[in-house]
Amino acid sequence: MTSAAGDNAFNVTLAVEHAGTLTAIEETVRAYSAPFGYDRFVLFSATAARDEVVERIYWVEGDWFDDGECVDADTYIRRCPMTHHILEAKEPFFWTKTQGKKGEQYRVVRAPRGDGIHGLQIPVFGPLGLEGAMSLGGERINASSTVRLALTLVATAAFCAARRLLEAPVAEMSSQLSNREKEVLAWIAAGRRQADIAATLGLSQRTVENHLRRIRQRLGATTTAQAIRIAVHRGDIER
Amino acid sequence: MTSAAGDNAFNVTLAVEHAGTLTAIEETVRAYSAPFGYDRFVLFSATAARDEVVERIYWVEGDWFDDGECVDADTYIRRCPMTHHILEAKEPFFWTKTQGKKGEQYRVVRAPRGDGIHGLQIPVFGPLGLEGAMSLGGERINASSTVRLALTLVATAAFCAARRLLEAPVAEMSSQLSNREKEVLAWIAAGRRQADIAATLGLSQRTVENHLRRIRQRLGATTTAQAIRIAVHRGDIER
DNA sequence: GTACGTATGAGGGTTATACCTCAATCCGCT
DNA sequence: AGCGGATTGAGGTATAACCCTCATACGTAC
Repeated sequence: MTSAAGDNAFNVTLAVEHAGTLTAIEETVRAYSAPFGYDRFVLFSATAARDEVVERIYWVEGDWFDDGECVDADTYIRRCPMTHHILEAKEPFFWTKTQGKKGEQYRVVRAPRGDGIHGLQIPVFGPLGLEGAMSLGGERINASSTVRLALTLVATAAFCAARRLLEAPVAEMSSQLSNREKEVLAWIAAGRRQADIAATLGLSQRTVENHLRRIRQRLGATTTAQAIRIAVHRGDIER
Repeated sequence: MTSAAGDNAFNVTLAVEHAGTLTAIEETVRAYSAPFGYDRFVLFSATAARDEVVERIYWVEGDWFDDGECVDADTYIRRCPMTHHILEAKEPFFWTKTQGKKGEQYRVVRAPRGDGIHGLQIPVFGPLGLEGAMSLGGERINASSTVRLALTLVATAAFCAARRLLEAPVAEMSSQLSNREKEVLAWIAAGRRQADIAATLGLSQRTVENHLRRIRQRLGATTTAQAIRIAVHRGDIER
């Protein structure tokens, strides 16, 4: 069984990568994970730059809240506290829902057991951190390390494939900063304000503003502060 | 002569460090540099965070513009373009003023020669970059490497001593960030806005704002962007 | 007990930055 | 010639950050 999970995972992952429709992705993942007890799925794009972690839900399926009903996207977002836990996660984690004195509680666990819903949450990271996640749930799930690794492979491929299919291709922009852009960003990192940089360089403040916008786009940063951290990391500006 | 410059420099530097008044600093520096042809002086605190480099002039003396008059502080600031060059300087540099077709021009040179005023500009750097500078000028100056090094020693000590004497002591605040402060700054560096961080941490936005102010004070930063660069450099947050 | 530092919160207000979108010029390359 | 990228600039507007100052509560050390 464990050997089958590992052997087959690569084929499944490749199949997902080459899937031509979201439906094909769903079917492939569903078929692969069903033998391990997973019959609930949610796949979404995410970002750490906003408090609402979930940007877009690509796929949600199954009775997630054990109330006999398949859940819709909005309900899932509002009710599942495990989603929020992704902000602190560095790797996939199992969670379990227990019925305690204070009502239902979700906990991160190593080995989910007992009645109720359990799940595996798999964050997908990219160059700028969190990009998305997949969550798989069930009542009697195989939570072995092999299955965890296999599902991580498959889920990551599913996320990337879904994103490829569903997100409009963004016109490629070079991520390489021009010399002028580096210069402007270095001044910002030195504590200068836009107006002062403009005066120093003999530009309009609007130009400095536009350079910074361009810089953020190139680096995929939400804020200029983030852009500085990224640029330092890449060696574009000095620490 | 060169050996005398080097041997005596340390004594002079120590004397400057222990000087009890700005007058004593001036007298010591003046006496030391006169044999090398320097008879014009300006000592000032500076910052790279503003386009007006000069923050405060501690000492200005001599006929800086060769018009037979000792210059006052405001005139020096307005007329000397070499001051601005400090923003790009990483080390002390000699400059010379030439009379060209377009009027008088200042140039950075390795060996000042010819008629007119020459000088040595010595930036003083600290943990956050440029903190001040001293400029020494004359018409026939000794621009040897030994004198340059010696004067750098003395001038740096002069700047620090003058600052100690003239700037009001600021109540010492620990520069060590608290855990909460590090946490808040890490979120900023990850691209989160203050309002979002507040929601994530369960605080008021005003509290986040206050943490950031505290962070900037501790790190001696003018802007939050600068604080991020400093914190990355110090290892307080991850790159 | 007192003093200090951290954490939290805010009144009242100003400044700076950022968003969306458009545009022109110059240069290098095909 | 056309095209793309870098550089520069902006209209109109909204959002976010920041400033100065004040305050309370809690924990720790002396």
